Formats: sequence, C-alpha cells, structure tokens
Amino acid sequence: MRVTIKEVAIEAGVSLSTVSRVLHNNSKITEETKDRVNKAIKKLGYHPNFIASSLAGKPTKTIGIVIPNDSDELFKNTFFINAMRGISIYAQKKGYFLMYSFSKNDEEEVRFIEKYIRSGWVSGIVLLNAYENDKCINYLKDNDFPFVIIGSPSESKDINWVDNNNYDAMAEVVELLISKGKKNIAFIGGSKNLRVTKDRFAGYLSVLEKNKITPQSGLHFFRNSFSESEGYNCTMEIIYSGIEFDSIVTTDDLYSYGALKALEESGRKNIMVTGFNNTPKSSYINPSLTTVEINADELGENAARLLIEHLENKNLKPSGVLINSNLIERETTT
Amino acid sequence: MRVTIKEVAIEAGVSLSTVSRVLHNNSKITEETKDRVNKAIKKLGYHPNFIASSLAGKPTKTIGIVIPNDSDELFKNTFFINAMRGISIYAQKKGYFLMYSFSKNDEEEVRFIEKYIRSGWVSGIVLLNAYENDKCINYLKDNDFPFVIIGSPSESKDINWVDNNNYDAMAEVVELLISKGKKNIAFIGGSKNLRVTKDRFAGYLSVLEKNKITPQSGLHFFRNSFSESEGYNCTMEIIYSGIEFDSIVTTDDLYSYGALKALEESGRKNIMVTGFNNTPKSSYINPSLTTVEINADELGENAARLLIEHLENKNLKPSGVLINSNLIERETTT
DNA sequence: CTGTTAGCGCGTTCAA
DNA sequence: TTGAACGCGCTAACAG
Repeated sequence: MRVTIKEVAIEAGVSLSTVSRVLHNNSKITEETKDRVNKAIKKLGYHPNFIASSLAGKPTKTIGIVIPNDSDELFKNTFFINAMRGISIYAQKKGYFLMYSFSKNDEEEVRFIEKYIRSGWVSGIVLLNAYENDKCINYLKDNDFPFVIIGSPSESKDINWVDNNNYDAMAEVVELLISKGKKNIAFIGGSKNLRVTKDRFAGYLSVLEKNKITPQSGLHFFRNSFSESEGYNCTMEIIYSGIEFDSIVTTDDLYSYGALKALEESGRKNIMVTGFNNTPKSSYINPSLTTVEINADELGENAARLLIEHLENKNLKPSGVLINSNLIERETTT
Repeated sequence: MRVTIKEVAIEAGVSLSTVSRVLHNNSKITEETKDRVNKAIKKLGYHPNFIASSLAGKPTKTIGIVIPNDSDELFKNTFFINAMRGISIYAQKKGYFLMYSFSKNDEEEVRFIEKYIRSGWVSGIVLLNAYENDKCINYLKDNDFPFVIIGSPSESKDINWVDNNNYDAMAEVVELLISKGKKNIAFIGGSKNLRVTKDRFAGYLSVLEKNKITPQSGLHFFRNSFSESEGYNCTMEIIYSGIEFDSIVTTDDLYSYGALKALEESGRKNIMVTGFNNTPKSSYINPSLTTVEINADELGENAARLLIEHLENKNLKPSGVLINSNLIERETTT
C-alpha cells in the first residue's frame, strides 16, 4: 500500500490538515512543525495521490490533446510530433500531465473531447487541427471548457489560439523574389475559404503593392486539395495561358514539387519557385526547394502556455499568438 | 455541477449501490429496475466520474508513454508518432486513456515514470526506447509495475516487449542481394552491444551460411554511433583494404548514405547498397535506397495489446512479440 | 497556528 | 435482489 497523508501525520505527530497545509504551503505554519512534517514525508517516502487530490476539488493538472488522424498529414511531416513535444516542454515544466488521442474523423474527435471532459480527467484541451473543425470548437464553447487551438480558427474572437504568422511569412518570401529581380510572381494556394490561404495571399498582395506591382489574377490559383498534381496543373495552365511569369510561390511544398516538374517538362528555365512547410523532401530534391519552416515546437509550447495561463487565472481574456516562421533559402531561388 | 450517481438514484427511485451495479452489470438485477436506472441515466445525461471511480479502487484505465527526447531520432523519421498512433488504436478501442511525456535523458525518464506511478494516474507504462535503458526497466521491475517495452531489452525474460524481427529482416535483405548474384557482402552496423545489431548480424550470417559463403571479418563493421560519416569511413576502409566486395548492407540508412557517397567519390560502380529504417530521404536520393520499413504502427499496437492484456489478467506470464518489417526494393539494388 | 469534521463520487462490503 | 454504511486519500471550511 502506498504511504498516505495520514501516516505522515501520525509520524510527525500532527493532524492531516497540517500535513496538507505543508504540502501546499497555504497558511502560515511554524517552521518547526513544517520541518517535522517534511522529515516525516522524506522518511516515509510519501508522494501525494493526485487522484484523491483531484476528487477533493483540486484541478487535475492534466491537458488533453486531440490529434486528427489524417494520415496524409501525419506521414508527410514531423509537425505533430514536434508540436506535441513543444506542448510537453511547457506543460511538464508546470507540472501538468498530458493526455492524447488520435481520432479518425470530426465525429470521433468530438467524442474524445466529450470523454475527456465527462470523465473528469482533464482540465483543458489542446486542439491540434490541421484545418478548421468547428464542431469541436462549438462543443467546447457550449460546455465552457478551457481550450486552445493550434491553427487558424475561422472565428478567432473569444477563443485562445496559436498560429503561424502566415501573412508575414509569405510577405518575406515574395520580398526575397523581388529582391532577386522577379516581378511576375504566380501564386498557388489552397482553398480561399481557409484562413491560412487568405492570410498568405494577403501577405503576397501586400508586397506586390508595396513594390507597385499590379497583381494579375491570371497568376492566382486556389485549389481545394493539396497535391503535387494540382501544382503541376496550375503551372501548366500558366504556361499555356501565355501570361508572362518569372517565379511561383505556393502555400505548400507539394504544389511546388508539381510546379517544378511542369517547368522541367516544358523546358522553362530561370523560374524561381518557393514552397511552404519545409517537408523532408524539400532539401533532398534537385534543385533543393526554398521553403518556409513552420516552428511546430514553438506553436506547441505557446499553445500550452496560453492554456495553462488561462487555467490558472480564470478571468484572463482569450487571446491569440502569432509565431514567426523561418524562410529557408535553397537552390530554387538562386 | 455534473450529474452524479446520487441524482440518478433519486430519479430512478433506487439506492446508490443499485445504480452502481447497473453500471457495472455486476450482480443480478431485475430487468425492470435496470430499465428504470438506465432511463434515469439517459434522462439526466449521467456520465461516470473516472476520478471518483479510481479513488474507490477501480483501475484508472490509463497508460503512460515515455518518449526519449533524442532529437536526432525524433526529426529523422516518423517512428515515434506512428508508434504512438499504433498504441492509441488499440488502447482507445479498449477504452483506455493515454498519457505521454518527453524526457531529455535517462534520469528524467525515470523521474517521469516515478511521477506516473506515484501520482496514481496510470496503471501501466509503455517504454518507447530507441535503445536500451536499464534504469527505467529496473525501476519498473523493482516497483513491480506493469509495463511493456518497444525495442530490444538486453534481458528479455520476465518482461513484456515488442520488437522488429531483426533477424528475419536482415536475412531477407541478404537473400535479395544473393539472388542478384552478389557474394561478397559487407556489413556495417551499430555497436555489437546492442541487441538489434546482434540480431541483424545473426540474420546476415545465417543467409551466408545457408548459401555456403564464408563470412569475411574484414567486411564487418560495428560502430558506436549512427552517422553518415561512419558509413563513409567504413566504406573507404573496405576500399583501401583491397578486400573484394560487391555489395553493402547496413543497419541504418545513415550508414548507407555515407557508403553511397564513398562509392561515388571513389568511382566504384555496381556495388549494391541497402539500408534500414526507410528514412524519408531514402526515396528521394538518386539512386533511391533499398531499405527496410519498420512497422511502427504495428509495434505500437502490439505493445498496447500486450500491456492491456496483462493489466486485465494479472497472472499472465510476460511475453515478447516479433513484428515483421517490409523490404522496400529501390534503385540501389538494381 | 493547528485540529476536527464534513464531504468529493463511487465501489463494496454486510445485512435485510 | 436491494439498501445502508463505510472507506478510498485528500482538501477546505470551521473551530479553537
């Protein structure tokens, strides 16, 4: 049987509550009795039982992480494991436990959240959503349960979120191209409904404007899925259209791989290409791809920070955090 | 406030214990009262409180996963995230919760295990060890706490483990080379103290023997660290030694990358090379690398199965499970 | 400053 | 077959 607070009390010759007080250094206690209690704790090797502590009203100090089981995303990059590690770095420092669950789809995702909440285990939740998932957010808001989302919520007010600074990141990419003398820059992105696409496109436009370059809608592509073939098709479209272009930025490395393929097949030279996400492949291909590194670690760490801060200070207002990413220059922009 | 068992009891007009019995369909209960209770549960939207349930003596149905924060390993492949997903697939099916923690080093690893056990949260632990970590194993055994290890424990008896079938995997690789007419096959592996190295080397030897090929110790290399440069150095050594060789097998893709580099620099042609672990780079390089895919998902799933089976049946004997891997043939063996 | 006491929500005796 | 009562280990009033 494990050592309980009671045995410590007896050993130290004090009452249960005194021991509890020493444990939480709540009210003032004589140094002397505090010493006696601490000695007893050491001697008996006492460790508090979190379960009992939680039952008695203390927060569980446990955070649940909900991961979408989108295999594509999962295999292609190390985003999730890095985000999870980021979360763990902050949470463990603060003495929090972490729970996780993979969910096959939206529905299951909500079910797990429900289970986390209902069971009483967790006191806060981190949503690790690649895209939007309003079902989860709504459920959490309806239940007034503390949570933070990594990614771009469609409605960012009244919720805690952490996201990349997509606007600035794309602006930096475009500025690089312009500094290299490029002017006719094509843009290939995901669905315009995604906030991440909107933000990156806005960053793109802002730099064009700053440099007095008129955006040409014929060079703008928004696709509903992320794939090499979409990138290939878009690039071919540009080429066939005859619109002049000297470079291509995309919101995902996958598009860029397709674009590079199209450029090679059609014999187009000197077209600079950039990607996004720094997928493993980007550094191995030839030419290697200039892309943007998402700081998943930092995203996770800040998500944990935000959540825990709100857990420990209930009347904090929800807030959002933008994390900067790193532009990685490689051969496709030389 | 959440709905408690008490409110259900009142609603159904029965006692607390009756509700509890219905929940666990323990002893016999009249269909009629069972119905009444179930209706009350539905009506009130009752969900059991796991915390209270655990305090009262039920198992927590929670598994702790300890992940080494070896950044090298973490970044280079998707092993961990896949193993974690594998674990989740089985555990979630069985209604278990999962906790995880990253640890910087052995010492911290033991500390987390200690915390998991002492806090009372978890009822079993999965060790996700890249290599051996006897400290953790010893601690767990000393405390007689249920656990399973993914990887190769140095002492496999009396503990639950899940590992790749390294012997067979390497045998398959060597057989492939022999089927391609290769005879003088070099072996580059990690430390001979590692069981994984021993097993793979044994698989290698077995096939040579089967094919009446005399192993040449001049072609066998065991290095203490996994890196491209080690692979490069070993290969150069072979070349300088003048010993005839027509192919190289390694126990890690990293060695193979170094080997390929050495072969190219020294202008050696027609040397087949194979790796291990199917790192992302292996499919992108030119020529692409023939390697062995570790089924991390399956490792995780079986680890969870083993642990949960032992959790639910205390007098089960510890056992080990070997998971088969897949040989991926690519250009370096054509 | 410290002890006493009453729960937290549930499982499990022991009687009935 | 069901109910009453106690306890799991701890926290938080309320006294003193």
